[in-house]
Formats: sequence, structure tokens, C-alpha cells
Amino acid sequence: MMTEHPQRRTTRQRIAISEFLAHADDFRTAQQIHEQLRAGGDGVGLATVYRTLQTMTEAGDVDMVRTQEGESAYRRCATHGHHHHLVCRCCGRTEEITAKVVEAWATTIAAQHGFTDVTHDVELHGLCERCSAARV
Amino acid sequence: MMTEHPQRRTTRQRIAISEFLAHADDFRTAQQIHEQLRAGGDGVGLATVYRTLQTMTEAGDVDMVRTQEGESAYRRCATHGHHHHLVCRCCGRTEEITAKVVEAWATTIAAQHGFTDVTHDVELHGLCERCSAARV
DNA sequence: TGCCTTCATGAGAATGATTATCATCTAAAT
DNA sequence: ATTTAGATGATAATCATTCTCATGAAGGCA
Repeated sequence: MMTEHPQRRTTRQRIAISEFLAHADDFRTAQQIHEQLRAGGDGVGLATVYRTLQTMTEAGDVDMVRTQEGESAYRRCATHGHHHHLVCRCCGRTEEITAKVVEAWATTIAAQHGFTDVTHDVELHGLCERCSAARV
Repeated sequence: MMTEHPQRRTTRQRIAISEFLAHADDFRTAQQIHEQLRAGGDGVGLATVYRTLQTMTEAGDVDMVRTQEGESAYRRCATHGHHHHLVCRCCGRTEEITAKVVEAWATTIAAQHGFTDVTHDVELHGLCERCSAARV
């Protein structure tokens, strides 16, 4: 079963979720998406949000990561390039960073250990300039 | 927070968990530890397992990773100090790796963006040698 | 040794995210 | 318009993890 592409229907809900992710430039949890869509008038059931996100992940349309708190967060696949985040643990400010060094390193390490098909998650957490200053 | 060492008492339960981890050479979830300890006669409450694991993680005695299923898995630190993991997404085999390159890169990037007090999470996921072969 | 203070434990309730259920709805094909 | 298989959503069910709180036990001290 499911060897063939299951039929995908374009519904109001899927469009809403897709649109939402297109405008979000960061990772969002299913709960956040659900809440914000509801607040925006385009009410979508929580179960639908989860189902859709899962489907989109399997289809490779979105990336999924696990937060430190154990929640799943999703974002639209960066079709152009893969990058990482530098997040302020105080105010949440986020900067996207790219790292050829890390990419290269990951590939090398993987090869050394005999691993194939390797992906990597790299996140930096710290205090941004403003929060560093505020702390004195 | 945690500037001072809170008092730690050596109890039968903590010893049991510690021993268990000392003999396990792989990541184990709190649930598994709880179940196996119970099966082995050294019954330890589930809440205690969680609390102890959390304490040990904060103390840097064990490593914690999130499985793809969203569970927390723990293992006693083999390498003392800071390191990363290379995890097989198929069988769960894990290798600890250290990366001076990455440390250096993180420090540099942080400085470039004006961030201070930076920590980083780096996890590699792939298919280990055995699983790569099995897949053909 | 016996007492005391404080931390630790554990059974069970509470929480919170994710998944399953299932009656109802609807996109898309005919 | 009719049909039909996929989609939805309110709600119940799961499951890992955390909280509650009465009870137990380390370790210090007299």
C-alpha cells in the first residue's frame, strides 16, 4: 500500500498552512501554527495541522526538527540553501548563518566513521549584543 | 542559577541508576532504565529515574539526546568534556566525536554577530556502515 | 547512639504534545 | 449532478514527562 502517490487534494486548510509557512522564516511548532491560523480567522483543526505537517514532511516540502523541549518544529524547506541558526536565548532574536566549514567537516567525519546519507543539525545559542549589554 | 552545589545524597536508587548507565554502552530512555531496573530487582520509581537523569545531565555526568520519536535518551559520558554525536537513524548506533573545527567556528561566528556566552548543539544523523550495506 | 533537619523517594495525579476515532464534509473525477 | 475516496475536526485516547505531597532515609550533631 502507498507505493503510488496518494492523491493530494488542495483544500482551504492545506492552503492556509502552506501560506503560513511560506511567510514564516523560522521554525514554528504545530501548536503555534494552529493558534495563529485560528487567530487570523482561517480556523484549522489541530489534528489537521498535525496531519498536514506530517504529510508535508514526508513529501519533503518542509523540514522538521525537535526543540530542546521535545516539541516538533517545522519550516518550509529552504529550496535554495541549507543554513543554521544563531539564537539569542534571552530575547529570541535569530540570525541565519551558513557554514561551509561545518558542512565539510560533517561530510568528512561521516566518511571516517563509515556513515552515509548524513544530515546535520547545528544550532548556536547565546546572548545577542543587546542582551549582553543589558546584563552588564 | 546553580551557582552553588546543592547537596547530593548517595541513595540506593541513584547508585542503581549510575551502575546501570555504567554498564550500558548505548543510549537508553528513562522508560527503559526504569523497566530494566525493576526487572532486575532494584525497583526504582519512574519519577526518581527522571529526576536523577535530569540531575546527572545538568551535572554533565550523562549525555542526553532526543530520539526521532521525541523521547529523551541518556548515556554516560564516555568522553569527558564537550563533544557531539553521530547517530545512525536506522539502528541508533552512536559515536561520540569531538570537533575542534566546529568549536572554533562557533566562537568566530558568535563574535562576528556580537553574541556572547555561546553554546552550540551539533548532531549528525546518517546511516551507519552496517545499515548502509543492509539497504543495498 | 539517637535526634533532627533536609533532601529524596514513589505512587498517582496532572500536564502537554501528538495520534487515533469516526461521523460528516468536499474536492475531483465521471 | 452523482459518486467516491480523500479530508476535516471535535473529542477521546496515548504516552512521555513533570508535579504533588505524604513518607522515608542521609548525614550532621549532641
